[in-house]
Amino acid sequence: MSIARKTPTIQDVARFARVSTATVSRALSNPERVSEGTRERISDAVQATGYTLNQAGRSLRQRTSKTILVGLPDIRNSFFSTILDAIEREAALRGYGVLVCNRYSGPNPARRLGEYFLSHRADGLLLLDGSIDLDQLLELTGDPSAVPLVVACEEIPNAPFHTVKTDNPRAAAQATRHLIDLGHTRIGHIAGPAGNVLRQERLAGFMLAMDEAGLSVLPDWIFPGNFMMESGYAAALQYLAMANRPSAVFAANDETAIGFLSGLREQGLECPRDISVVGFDDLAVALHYSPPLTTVRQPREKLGQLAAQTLINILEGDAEANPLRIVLTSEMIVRSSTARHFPPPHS
Amino acid sequence: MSIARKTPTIQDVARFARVSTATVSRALSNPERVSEGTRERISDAVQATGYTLNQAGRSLRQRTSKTILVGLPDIRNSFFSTILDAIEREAALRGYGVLVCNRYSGPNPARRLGEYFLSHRADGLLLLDGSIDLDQLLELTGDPSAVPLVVACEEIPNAPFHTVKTDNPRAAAQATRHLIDLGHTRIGHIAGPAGNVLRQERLAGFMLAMDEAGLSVLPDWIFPGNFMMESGYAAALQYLAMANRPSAVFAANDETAIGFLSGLREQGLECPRDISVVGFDDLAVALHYSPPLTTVRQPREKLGQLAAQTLINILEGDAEANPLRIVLTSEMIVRSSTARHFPPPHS
DNA sequence: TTTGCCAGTGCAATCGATTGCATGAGTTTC
DNA sequence: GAAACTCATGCAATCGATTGCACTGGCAAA
Repeated sequence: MSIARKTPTIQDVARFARVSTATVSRALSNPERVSEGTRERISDAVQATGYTLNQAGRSLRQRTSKTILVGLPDIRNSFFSTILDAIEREAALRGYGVLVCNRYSGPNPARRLGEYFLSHRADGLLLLDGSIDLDQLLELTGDPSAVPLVVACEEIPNAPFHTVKTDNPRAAAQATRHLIDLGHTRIGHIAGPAGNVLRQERLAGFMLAMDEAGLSVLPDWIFPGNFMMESGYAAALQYLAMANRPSAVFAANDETAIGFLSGLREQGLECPRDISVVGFDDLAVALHYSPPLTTVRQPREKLGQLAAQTLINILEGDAEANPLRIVLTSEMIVRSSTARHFPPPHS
Repeated sequence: MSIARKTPTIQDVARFARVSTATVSRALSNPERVSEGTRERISDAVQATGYTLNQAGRSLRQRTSKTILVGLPDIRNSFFSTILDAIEREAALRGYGVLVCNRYSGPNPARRLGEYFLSHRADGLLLLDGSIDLDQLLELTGDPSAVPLVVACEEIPNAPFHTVKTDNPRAAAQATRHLIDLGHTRIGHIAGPAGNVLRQERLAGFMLAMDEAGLSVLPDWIFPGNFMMESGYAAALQYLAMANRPSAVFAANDETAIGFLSGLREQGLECPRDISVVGFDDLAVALHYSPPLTTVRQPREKLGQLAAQTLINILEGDAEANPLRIVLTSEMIVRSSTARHFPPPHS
């Protein structure tokens, strides 16, 4: 009572309740296999001793750690951290711990992820990053189906993994159409980082909508970007130097849009008077930016929750019960960074 | 080679190298205790079998999980997620995994944190939240010194825990003085959430600076807030309804400042023409907000890194080698949300 | 009555790695 | 040349929980 010399074990409980450890174990994990009387004695003994399970012992025997690993490209981005929040909440509900592994640590990210499995620290992997080097990961873990893996938000092309994401091409097209409907005909796009699936999908949606409207896109209206504010800012400089500027820009995400707007503002351009801008994600700050950002809201909480559910379902055996691909739909949020375009008097 | 039926264990390595498991274990963790020849044979055997440590086995025997638990008040806030990033990086460097526990999950957050220890899933706790119910935590874990604990950013008052934080009162006073130096005499403050240490410290710094300058603060110039954008927005409404408005406001953090500015802008007030605003934290978005935010930069990466180092040092035995309190200094970042105040022609 | 079944429980092996103690061979010291 | 010591290694117990198998007693079916 005074000094807890060591934490009580299942042996202590067994001794107290005058049963074997086997019975205690069963009483705790399969109560119906134990008679009412002993069950109560054991439950009292647990109370009295203050017993808690030692997860290491269980893990060793059951070859299961009750832990999932979340691999992120950049946890500092609030887009990801909101999803992580949802994942953590869902995992906690189902009794799982969440280990995080942020990609920017260490020379070989795939190796770091793989080691968590090989060392039996995590049972499954939830990847929020499609750009991981899959070969390296598989080399470590062998057979792809040997690693319970769910990819969320992004996607690993041509790989048979469970995936939870939103319909990016459709949403991008919708965002673009919003600008077209406002009368814009010269529309640019700040793209995502090269090699990223989302870059392709959002760019494709943009091009499709433009094409369907019979509008053409000049090559230098596609600005390079990497989803970070700085790249939006750089795009602004590029934009300002152009002779033949678009009247609207669809940015691949909110951060880029914000960087872009800040660059424009620095040079005296005003949104939406001089240019309309659409973002993507609906970060918390989008509502409070000035001007409040027109954007596409991804159901981030739902995304994280479904991804965690899928992974845990797989871990608990209903692998085939889960759809291989879950695609959620996004929602267009119109605020004040976009406005009707009136063509200049004479053109 | 074809199908990895199960992961190789230390037994497999021992068999392959024709030594005992004891020798393998020693060769891997205390190479100098094994002769050169066997060391090489074992190293070859590890290669050949593809052995990796089973952490559960080691944890059980050593009573150590090589994992730290990070308790956060809200991971979605990029202030915290940046710190988490730094923590994760440092932990990875020292061979530790990082479990996250976001406070908003579950009815009893202290209990959830405590259970990670009792179940031996984590060796130490890094708390980014001073408002945790310490009694509940201690009730679970017994003696305070029994839980290796480091508190970062915030602080648990009157408790003898290792703490890593910044000098909030000083920085708040500095921010306030910046406004005073610009000629403002009527200055308001949007406070942090009730019960939070940071609220007290930043408020105290603000009051001190005002006092030192011989300026008084009307009661309704202290707006309630909770560090979130919405509370800043609400403060703006309150501000706009006032007859006798301050000409400058020091917000307890950047998010509040942003919410406040967005509320003002909605009603046509312009910053810094009509009002000067200072934030706190220097989030990434502060630089790209419009106007770019004058704020106080906390060394977040350093904070996270030092907190992780301190905790791991404690775990590895040099508890007393670490200073109990580490206080880092913040830096004033002047941008465009603050401007010189010219008193109205007749007052 | 006998046989068979079932529910409830215990025994003991097991998961994989670590480590105190013992052993044996070789080396140093007086 | 004997005692003392060092070095490299092996043996076997140990960490805590789970689980296949075996046992017991009671009850139902034959």
